[in-house]
Amino acid sequence: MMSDAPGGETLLFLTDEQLRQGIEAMFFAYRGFTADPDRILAGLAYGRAHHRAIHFINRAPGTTVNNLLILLGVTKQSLNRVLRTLVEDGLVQSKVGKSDKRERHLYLTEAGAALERKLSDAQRARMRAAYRAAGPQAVAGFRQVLESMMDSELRRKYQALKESGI
Amino acid sequence: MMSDAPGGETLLFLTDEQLRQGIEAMFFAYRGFTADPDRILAGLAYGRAHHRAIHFINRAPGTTVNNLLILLGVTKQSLNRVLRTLVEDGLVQSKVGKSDKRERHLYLTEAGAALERKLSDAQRARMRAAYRAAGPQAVAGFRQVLESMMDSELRRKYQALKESGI
DNA sequence: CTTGGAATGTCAACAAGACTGACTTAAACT
DNA sequence: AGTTTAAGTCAGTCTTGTTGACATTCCAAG
Repeated sequence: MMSDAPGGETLLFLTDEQLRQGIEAMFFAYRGFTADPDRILAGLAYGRAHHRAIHFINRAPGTTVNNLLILLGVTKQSLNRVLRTLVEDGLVQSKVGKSDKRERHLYLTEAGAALERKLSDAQRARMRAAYRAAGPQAVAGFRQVLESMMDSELRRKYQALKESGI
Repeated sequence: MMSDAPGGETLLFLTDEQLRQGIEAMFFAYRGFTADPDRILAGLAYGRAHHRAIHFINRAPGTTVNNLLILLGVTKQSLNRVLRTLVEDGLVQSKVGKSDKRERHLYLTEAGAALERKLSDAQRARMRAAYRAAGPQAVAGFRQVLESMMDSELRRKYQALKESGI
């Protein structure tokens, strides 16, 4: 029955074994994905949570705490601990909202932006190498599958970010 | 500039913005990837660590503790805490090695296999939906990029598992 | 205008799950 | 006999998640 010549529209593709391999690939790849930033952060007193916060503040400067915690999928208390250390260490600046004084708008300082660059350079280097090795067509497929795997609400947030970055 | 007709061999593909989107896609997709098993586990007294152990014991029955902790990328102390509860609760059986009596070989009990099925059914359902939505060609690309993203040692382990499962 | 509810953010205490380091036991290797 | 290896344990720490309680601010209904 010609299971899987690439491009063929076959259902046999979806055996449990194929799916299991996809699951394991996702697990192992995520380890690689976080390995480089983790190594950098281990030297400083920060962890993955700090990285994520810095990433999204860089990505959406002026975002509010509430916005950020939805994006990150953690409670406000959990995020707050991370933000507090970042503010204390002068990597993030928190400004009281002008129209709504309950809100805090978040920005990276110069030092924060520098760390962001260092972390994302490392992560992008790995992503770039993987993209190069796999080729443009594979990359398109990679992105398609990942998007389909997201929860719908997060997919919306993701799309919004994507468009904001051009 | 005609960036990316699929199939074209273009280097412009690898702008920082494209890479950043890949990074964010990976982050959001991983959340979806773990969401369903996490919901199931929250009801029981288990977490993601238990899921991972159960998954790989199912995948490679008779594996040793040492093998498993390399696969999972955790210390033996960390793994031991998880294994102890699983053995106590009768989900995992630990047998002394026949040829080398220092080793413990790990197997799922019937109850353990039942939980494994429940968890992996949920996870596979999401993977299957994503695969269906994206199509076979995208899936091939997805797998290629993920493999390229792994650390080389883990890629070896992953390939070995893949072949063991046919 | 005031009051009460909703939204936003902070502080405190706790739990899961990772880590290191030191140590024991048993078996295998040399 | 002495060393190395596999597994397990105990103790202590760190990161990062959780709930619960609380303060501040905004807004809308009485």
